[in-house]
Amino acid sequence: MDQVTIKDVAREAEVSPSTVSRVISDSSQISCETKEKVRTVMDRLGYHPNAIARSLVNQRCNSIGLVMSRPTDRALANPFFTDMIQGIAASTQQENFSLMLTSADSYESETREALNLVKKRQVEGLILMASRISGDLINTLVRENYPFVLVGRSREHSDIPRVDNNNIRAVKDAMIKLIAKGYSNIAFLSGPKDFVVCQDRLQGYREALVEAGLAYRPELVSYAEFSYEAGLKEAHDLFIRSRRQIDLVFCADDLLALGALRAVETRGLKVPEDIGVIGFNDTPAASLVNPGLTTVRIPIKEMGKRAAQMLISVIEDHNYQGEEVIIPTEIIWRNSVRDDQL
Amino acid sequence: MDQVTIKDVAREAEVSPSTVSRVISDSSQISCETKEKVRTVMDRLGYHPNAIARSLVNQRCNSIGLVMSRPTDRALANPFFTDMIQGIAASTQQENFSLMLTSADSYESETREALNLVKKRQVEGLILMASRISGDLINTLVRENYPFVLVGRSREHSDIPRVDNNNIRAVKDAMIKLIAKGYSNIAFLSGPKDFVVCQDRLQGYREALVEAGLAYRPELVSYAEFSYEAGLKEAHDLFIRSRRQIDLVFCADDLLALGALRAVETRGLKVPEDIGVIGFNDTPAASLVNPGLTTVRIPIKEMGKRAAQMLISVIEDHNYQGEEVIIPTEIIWRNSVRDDQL
DNA sequence: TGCTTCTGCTCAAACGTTTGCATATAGAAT
DNA sequence: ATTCTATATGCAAACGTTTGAGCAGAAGCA
Repeated sequence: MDQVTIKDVAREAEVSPSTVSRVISDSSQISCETKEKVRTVMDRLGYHPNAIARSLVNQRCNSIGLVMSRPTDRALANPFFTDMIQGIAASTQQENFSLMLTSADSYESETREALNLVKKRQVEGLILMASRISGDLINTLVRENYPFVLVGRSREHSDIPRVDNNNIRAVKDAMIKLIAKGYSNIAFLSGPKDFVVCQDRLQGYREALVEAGLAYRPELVSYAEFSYEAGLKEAHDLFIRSRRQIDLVFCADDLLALGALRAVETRGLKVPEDIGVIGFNDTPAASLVNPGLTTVRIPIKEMGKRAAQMLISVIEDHNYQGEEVIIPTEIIWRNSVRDDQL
Repeated sequence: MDQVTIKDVAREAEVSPSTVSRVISDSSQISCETKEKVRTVMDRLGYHPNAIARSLVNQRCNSIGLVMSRPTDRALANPFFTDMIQGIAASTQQENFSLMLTSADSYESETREALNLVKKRQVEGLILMASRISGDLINTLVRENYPFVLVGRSREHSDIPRVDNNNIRAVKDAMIKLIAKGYSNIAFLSGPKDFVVCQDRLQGYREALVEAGLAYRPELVSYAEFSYEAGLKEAHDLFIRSRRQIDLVFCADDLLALGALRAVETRGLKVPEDIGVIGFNDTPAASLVNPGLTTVRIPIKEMGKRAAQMLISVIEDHNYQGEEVIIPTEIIWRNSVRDDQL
């Protein structure tokens, strides 16, 4: 339990602490015999260099921070977060960095916690989930020159290091394929209006419509929280508002889509024969329901990996400012949309 | 970006660094005027005490570590982990501790990473997911007196600080209620044999059988990985092996139960009319499927909170050794078992 | 032999805090 | 006036490392 220090090793090996330090860093200034002697002593005493002392002199703590705000993680579907963390952890591990996690229960405290972390020098940089990050945080980080990378996109800022998928493109591409399958009365079930991802996905929907020469009908668009219940309710509303002239519901999230699926079912209609449903994210549940939910998969873990890598590069390479990385998405065709060319 | 140090503040406020330090800790030795003067300067310069320097002199880093091994998180259902982390983060936040996360892709590296973390003094203690933790890790931690708490139970060790639910009891209680509902040919679909949780749940199953005067029939017990697909396959096997003389499948995990649900369905049978299914964990998907899955809910987030609290107490209070906390479970009745007293 | 160069090590300062002890000032008690 | 106590502050060491500069001793070369 009591810490073995470099001095203990030095005394025991009959060398100076500096020599031990140079043995640790495998410096060429030290002879092989000395190295061996010192290493033996280190093993015998069970010496582990104190990370904190190291950080202090190196002015480098080799760790990055991830702030998860309670509002965000309630909003985002659960699996998103796990995958994200796993990706980030994989990269940090590989690069010999540590990952610090803080939670916050409001947006203000999120900002406070995040700034605190970097200002106290407890982490060297931050990964921010951009879904609804306050512009202020980003402004401050930019102004004071703290390394950070966004996962997602900030409405107010461009030219910020980030990794993201192209939500506009993803929805637009999917829409075009669906239209080619014969769908023409397509509703859009969006998440909360103030999420950038939702705005982008909606825009992809609109762009596809104009490209296909179809009319954009505002009454076919609905907004809801990212939840099963909200999806259920809004889908019903949509059916009523549109007087059933819908043949497909494009949902901005799988949870919404799962709700929509159920809504269709409770109205005595069949998916995909009567109405198609498509989601976003490829939640585990998407493959468990019947019919299987067709959805746009985004490689979340991969995004986490890339984000952490980029952040670490920005930290270590002073000439590298970070970049914008767009990760491709993939449509997972299951049985909630018609497969045939009607 | 450049760090403002205590010396900068001292110079600017025309006092010594020690005075500034005492202002930070709000020492009664410092006069009110001085305090005010110093605080003004701190604000003006945007001073934040360097956490690392503090840690070094205090010999306290105020952070705890959580090791998530890839094998464990693949095995455990995803939501489990998110909830756990959230609970832990909530407590650490509240107690002004930081949470360090490491991942590992094998059990050996998990042990290595965990030990490294405490030996480098990067964290003051560890939270271990006990599902399959190596006995060696625990032995070492005990021997070298590093604070830690288990979530779950270790087969080889008793009298170790931990928070857990009573899996034996939970299954036994559920079984007794199910038997009272008229079920008598109950199969048990377990997770991997070497998980303590699985052994415990199976034991609960057996104890309930003997208590009810029912025979334990080994051919009604099956083992599978914690996955939907495995559940599907093993449930089918179970039906074949038992020549359909089953009226209920008790699953050690919701994913297995979801598979079993589907297996029943593809055999043209109805849940719960022909065969009942019950799961464990109350995964989000459990409420989304049709029929809704009856399951045993364990308050995972709560367990995380308690574990972190206990660990911090052990760290801060040298007289407190930790204890065994058992969190009660709850059966969530949905529609995958018959409700009537047949 | 005397000078330079190289090798292998040690010394001491530095990183940014905290804290026990010393000290200066002021007012009170003698 | 002198001593005492209380109050407010400063000094310097310590925490466990790293690292530039310095310094012996050996080897190389004239």
